[in-house]
Parts: sequence; structure tokens; C-alpha cells
Amino acid sequence: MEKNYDPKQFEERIYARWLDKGYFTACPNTDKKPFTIMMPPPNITGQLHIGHALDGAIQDAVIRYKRMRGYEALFMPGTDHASIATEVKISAKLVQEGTSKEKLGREGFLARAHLWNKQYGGQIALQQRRLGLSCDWRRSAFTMDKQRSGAVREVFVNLYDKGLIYRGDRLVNMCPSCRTALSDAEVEFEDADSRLWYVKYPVEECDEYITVATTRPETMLGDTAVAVNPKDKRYKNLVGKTLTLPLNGRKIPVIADDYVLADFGTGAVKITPAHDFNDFEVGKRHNLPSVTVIDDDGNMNNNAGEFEGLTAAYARLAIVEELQKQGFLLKTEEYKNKVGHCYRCRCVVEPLISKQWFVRMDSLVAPAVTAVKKGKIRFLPVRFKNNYLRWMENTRDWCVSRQLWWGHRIPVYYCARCGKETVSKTDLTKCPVCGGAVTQDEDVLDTWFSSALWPFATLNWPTNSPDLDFFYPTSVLATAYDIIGFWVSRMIFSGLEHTGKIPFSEVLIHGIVRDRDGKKMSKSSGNGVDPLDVIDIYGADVLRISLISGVSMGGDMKYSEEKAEGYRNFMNKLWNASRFVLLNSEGLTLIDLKKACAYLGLAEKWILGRFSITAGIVRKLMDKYEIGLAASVIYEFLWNEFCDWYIEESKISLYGSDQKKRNVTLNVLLYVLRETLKLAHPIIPFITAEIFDQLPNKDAEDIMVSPYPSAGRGAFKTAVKDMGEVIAAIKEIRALRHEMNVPAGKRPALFIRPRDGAEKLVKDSLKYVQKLGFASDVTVIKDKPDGKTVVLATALGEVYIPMGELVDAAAELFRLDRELEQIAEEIARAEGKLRNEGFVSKAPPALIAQEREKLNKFIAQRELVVKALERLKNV
RNA sequence: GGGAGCUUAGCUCAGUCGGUUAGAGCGCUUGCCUCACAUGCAAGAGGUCGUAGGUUCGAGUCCUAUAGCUCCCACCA
Repeated sequence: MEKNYDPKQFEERIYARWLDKGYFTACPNTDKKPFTIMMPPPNITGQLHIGHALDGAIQDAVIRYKRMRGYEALFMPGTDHASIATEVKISAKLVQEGTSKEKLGREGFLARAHLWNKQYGGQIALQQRRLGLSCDWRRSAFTMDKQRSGAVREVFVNLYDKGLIYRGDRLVNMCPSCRTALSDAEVEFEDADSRLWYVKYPVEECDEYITVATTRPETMLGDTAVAVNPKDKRYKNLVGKTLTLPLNGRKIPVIADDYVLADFGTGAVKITPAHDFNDFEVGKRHNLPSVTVIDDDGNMNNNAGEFEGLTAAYARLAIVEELQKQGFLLKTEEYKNKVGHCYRCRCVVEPLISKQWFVRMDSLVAPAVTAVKKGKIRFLPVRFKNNYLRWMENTRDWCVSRQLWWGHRIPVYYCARCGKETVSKTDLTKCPVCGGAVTQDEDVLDTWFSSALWPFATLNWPTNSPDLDFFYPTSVLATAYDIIGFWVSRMIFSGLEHTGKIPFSEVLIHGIVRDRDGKKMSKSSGNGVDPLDVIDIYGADVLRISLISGVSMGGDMKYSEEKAEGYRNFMNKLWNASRFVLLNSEGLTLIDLKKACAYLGLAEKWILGRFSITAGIVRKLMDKYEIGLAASVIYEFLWNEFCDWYIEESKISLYGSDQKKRNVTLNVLLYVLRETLKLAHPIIPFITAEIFDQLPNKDAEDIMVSPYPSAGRGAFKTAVKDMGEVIAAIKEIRALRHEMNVPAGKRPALFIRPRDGAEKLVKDSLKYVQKLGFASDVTVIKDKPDGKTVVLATALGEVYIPMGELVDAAAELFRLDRELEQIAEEIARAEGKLRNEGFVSKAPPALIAQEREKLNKFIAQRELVVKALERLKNV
């Protein structure tokens, strides 16, 4: 073995072997229970970022754990065509190349997009392999491949036939840059410094006027009413009157509607049904006409009169100027409001009326809400349940058509001859009614329309396959909290609607990756970390454990180079501990430890006991998907117990002359190492596999198909407790040495007077105390030794160290004084507690007994220190 | 405007059912190249657990209020 951990030596080799052996493949298997995770398909917009690595590391840890626990574990990989996101990227690239999507035309553009998919889709899979993800690659799916496209068509047609999909002229969010409609979820609101303009609208046939306050004067030429609150006394007599729209003189009515708040602004609102969602609703209630003044491209149209052709932003300035000039502008105020932006290109979206396809949500929402409320689908952590429910309960009809090219083209055909509209699961060229030529709808579907089908489309739904029967519903869906609305909710109602079953029973929500300052990592802010870079430097295991550790569920995680370094050191520690064990394995005879109990020393029993406790804790945490906490538990066991204590203790018999003892010790070392590797394997698969391969006691063909360690029931309880006392005593001895400035190489003799009942324990632990307490030798005594000594009250009893040339009296005096002080404090605390009647009468008896015991211990300790002080002063 | 989360050592975070002297890693100080590992070993300093109340024999933990930070949702023009 190399002296230092070097993942480059083995990660790729081991992954290739796993692939070769087919360990990742999952098949319907009636002997086993299924466990299924559908990986959220990354967008093919580019390479994977660190967030994907976190996502992957969590899911792979879960799936490897379940596989080792005996499940038929399917980890389904795939990619998402990401309609708008990819199209935006490719368009930008084309512009860079001096061409454009328009110049290429639909066919040319799609060819280009497929090429793009080949390139990035392949790259993503490679990155996932380097991370060590144990996906069943044979099943790899793409949201736009043949099978998935079939599922999309099936769903569209079914929804259409059920009347759950319709086409209509509705107000939708349009992105003027992407030139497409967006769903509500795709609009992100951001704070903006704006203004509130107060504009006078003259009342017809009198000198009065109504002042309206608006943030969007450019839409005023599309106003078709001014609304006031019906209870507002100021305007009561004006309701029903007619106003003259400034600048173009159009006549509009004053209407009363509850939507208007009397105490905001002037209490009068201009109503523009064509460019505002609320106004659209008001318009419907009052049968108002709607006048569109802004077109799809974001420019003013001919309804805007002299402002036609201006961009909306420019028209705003021009209109305000004109209002001012003509005396209609009363005043202007600074104002902060929220403005919607396109989630892909960041442009300001424009609510516009257009013909779009919608999914009717009302009947889909109810079952999806019930499934979660009744606990059929559990969110972890639970707080995200509310997040989901709120989203579901507030959702409006889902606009699913997009004026894009890259995506699933809407399977609706229009007949030029008879005008009939036909939906079809297969491509049509002729109208089924009249045989006339048909043209397909130009639009494609929202990218989330296909993502929503992922849990079952990946299992080849609607084909009724053994795979679908066996692996569906899936087990866990793991994703970050930012796409609960976009994706999780839509998978739930889609699964219920189309398969009649929930798509998954648990939703595991994790946070997003931030940099060391807590900022969201992204390419645009330049603080992104490329997972491949980290893997190149530190290895996949380090990346995985760095991302997983030190976070509890649902929380964001901060990544920094220092963190990676820390875990690289941990890998090195594990590597070298294994190296130590293997280097000493010469002459090994494997034995069954269960039959060798009589030959186990205290330290052996202790480490075996500690291991089984640790295994129990880790299992429980893994069952709860608390992988980060499981990682910490393993880390601490391996480093602070196995390495710091057991390996050191094992050296006594390893380098001793008793061959039988040596062999038993070696067997214990190998056993604990092997089982600890298994505990850690789901989190750090590569290093554990590499070491496992070299173990002389390996008990499976490969660690990833070995059974996960079980907890064992309270094994070696006494030894665990006893060794705890020995360790505590040794630590005290070491601390004393340090405090007394004993030179590192100096080994004094020690004398121990065991406390009552600890005689045997002291005898059994002499060798440990001697080696790890850096003593020349340790002698058990019944009385205080002669001569000048330093005394120490330890868990084992009184420990005496001859002062001799080692320590100076002044330092010892100081130490004892300070110790006396500390003991006094503890005694006061314990006595106070025990004097408290409430405590004595109400606290559990065990706790009171514990407190008494502690008090007695401190009193004895005080006695010892007092006597030592006296002796010291007499000398 | 509504909701959620966070606030514990210089930094990043654990802390289970309310119960030992509140923990870890990094960083810092001191001493060590001790035959697995200096990517290491040993010892140590460092915390009135955001603030104010309350419940309790006992509160980092439960309740109320409050401040700061972060996020989500929402139609106040």
C-alpha cells in the first residue's frame, strides 16, 4: 500500500469493475423488496454543478445503504431536455457564432439542439460516474427520447379527452426576450425602485376629475375602466359616470369593485384587462372590453396611437412626459414594488393576452393534497409539507404551451379544410374527419410537463411492464427545496391522475450549496465550484463526504476548500489505519471471534462493544436519512476510538511474544476495520472498496454487495464501561505530565492504589496505562508509596508519580491549589442540588443516586488533594 | 402582508425524551518527525447557548414576546 491516500490510483478502476460486474443493474426480483430512487434528471444546459453533486451524493448513499440492506435497489439516471433553458443557451451560442435560431429555422435548430444534447448529456453521465453514482445505466432516460415522448403524448391526449386540457385566450406572462408564454411558477418577483404616477382622469360633462395612481402609465391607453371600492364615500356619486381617457380621449366608465382598497393610493384604480392579472379578473366581472397596447415583442402597438413602435419602457417615459405637458400629471412619488422576471433570461415579463393551452387544475389538486395530508407521501423534514400544501392550494390553471421549438410539440392538429382540431397519440398528416391536410400546433409543452411524468415514464409507462409493477411507486425522491412547486407537486398530481398511485412515498428535501460566505453558488456570481475539479484534486469520496457532512436535513450547506482538506485528511487516516493493520497481518490465522471470547483482552472487548454500539447508531440514522449525522458518527468512531485508542493498544500484543494473543488481536483489528468500512461504504464508496479488496478476511466478492453491519445487542457492556475508566485515567496522567513539563521522552514509574472494587480492572489495564500513559512501569500498591510523589485522583484510583527529578514542588503546589478550587466548586454545586427539596422529591431516583455518587467522589478527591498539599508543605 | 428557518467557541456546525462539568472539525497556543499516518501524535486556551420574561426541582432544549439574518409565498394599483 502507498503511504498516502491517493484516490487517482483506484477510483476509476473500481468504478469500471462495478460496471463490469453489473452491480448497479436492478431487475424485478420477487425474493427481494424493491427500493427505487429516480434521480432528478439534470438539465442538459451544461455541465453539472456542485448542487448536483450534493444531490447525487445523498441519493447514492441512500441507495447503496438499501442495497446492502438487501433491497433490490434501483437508482434511475437520466437527463432533462429543459426546453426553455436549453433553447436560451443554444440561441445565445448561435448569436455568438454570427447566426441565429431564426436563420436556422425550426428543423435546423432542432438538429443543432439534438447535437447539443448528445454532447452535454454524455458529459453529465460521465460526471455522475466519476462521483461514483450507482445508477442502472442501461435504463438511462431522456425526457425527449422516444419512450418518454410517447408518455407525454399519452398524458396530453388523456387529459384532453377528460376535458382537463383546454385552449383559450387568457392573460399569461410573456417573456418578450424568449418570446414565449411562461407559467406562474416561472416568473420570479424582484424588488424594484419604481414610481407612482398620479394621473387625472376628467369626468365627462363636468369639471371634476378622478385621480388614479399607477406604476405603469404605459398601459393607460389600454384602460377600459376606473374602479373604486363600492363603500368608498368619496366616489359614490361618480360610479357609473364616464371618464375621458387622457391623451386619446377614449370614454371609459367608473365602476365599483371590492378588489379596490379605499385606503391605498387615491382609492381609484385604472383597469387594464389586457395587461394586468387583477384587472383581467375585474374586467371579466364587469364585462369590460380589453384593449391590448403592448405586443408579444414588448413594443407598443397601434392602439397606442402616436406611441406605436416604442418599447414599453420607452413608452412609459414618453407618455409621462406627454401627460405632464397636457397637465394631467398631478404628482410623482418614489415607490418600491415587485416586478416579475423570466426565470431563465431575467427579462421583465409582460402580462399579455394570448391563445395558450392550459391544464385545468381544480380536479387534480384535491387528491394530491389528500395524499400528503393523510401521510401517504411524507416530506422530510416535515416542515416542507406546508410549503407544498400552500403551493398546491394556491395554484391556478397551468399554462403549458410555449412558443419555443425545443420540446415536445403539442400533439394537436388543425385541419385547413374543415377546421376541425384533432389530438392524436400518433403523428397525423390527414384530418380524420374530412381527410384534408392538417398542420400541427406550432407550440411545444412546458418542460415541466414531461418532468412531471418522470417517476413512471422512466419505467416505460404506459406500457404495463414487470418493471413498472415492481419498482413503482418509487421509494424516495430527493431534491432541493427550490423546486417543490415546479416539480414535486406536479409529479404528485400527475402520478395520482395517470397511474392511480402516489409516485413516491417519501420526499427528502435538502438545501442548496453555498460558498463560505453563505452565498448561493452559481456560475453567474463566479463563486461556483466545479465538482470535477474537486474530484481531480481530492477524489470523489472527499467531495461526497464534504458535501454530506455537517448538515442536518433540509439545511443549506456551505462548501469550502478547508472542508475538503479536512475530509481528505480523514481519508488519509482511514488509509493509514488500514495500512497499519495490513502491514501487521503477517502470519495471520483467521478465527471465529465468537468462539474466541476467552482470549479477548479488555481492549478487544471494548472496541468490539464500541463498534456494535456505533453500528446501531449509524443504522438508525441511515434509516432516517440522516446521512450527515451518520457520517460524523463513523468519523468519530474511526478516528477517536479505533485509531487513537484501539490501534495503540493493539500494538502491545502485536509486538509482543504471545503468538496466540497476537493472532486474536489481529483478528479483532481486521474484523472491526472490515465492518467499519462497510458502515462507511454508502458515503465513501471508493476508498472503502479499495481497502476491502485487500483484506485477508474479506467476506464478500465486493463491499458494495456485502451485508450492512448489524448492531449486536449490548455486547461487552462491562468492558465498554471499564475501558472508559482506563481511558479517563490515562488522559489524566498525560495531562499531568504536560502540566508538570515532563519532557516528551521521559518515562517515569507509576504507582496505582486501586479504588475499592477496581483491583481486577487495574491489574488488567496495567499494560495499557504503562504504554499509553508513557510510564516506564506501573506498580499496584496498597499504601501510599514512600518519598516525594505527585498524586492524582483518577477513575481507577490514586495514581502516584515519584517527583524525583521530574517535577518541581512549586508547580505542584500551584496545580493542587487550583484543583482544590475546582473540586470545591463541584462539591458546592452537587450539595446545592441535593439540598434542594424539589430536586430530591421530584427528580428520578437514578439521577439523584448519580448526583450522590458524584458528590462522594469529589469529597474523596478533595481529601486526597488536601493530604497531598499538607505533605508537600511539610517537606 | 402571510409563512418558514437560522442565531451555541474566532470560523463552520452538532446537541436525541428537559437531567453529568454544553461537544466536534478548522483556526490558535505549547510540546513532540514515538517503529500506520507531520494529510500526524499529545496537551491546552476559548462559550453568561441573540435579548427579555415565563413554565419547571432542573431550560441550549418547552412557552410568550422581541431583535438581527436568510428563504418561500402573496393581486394593494
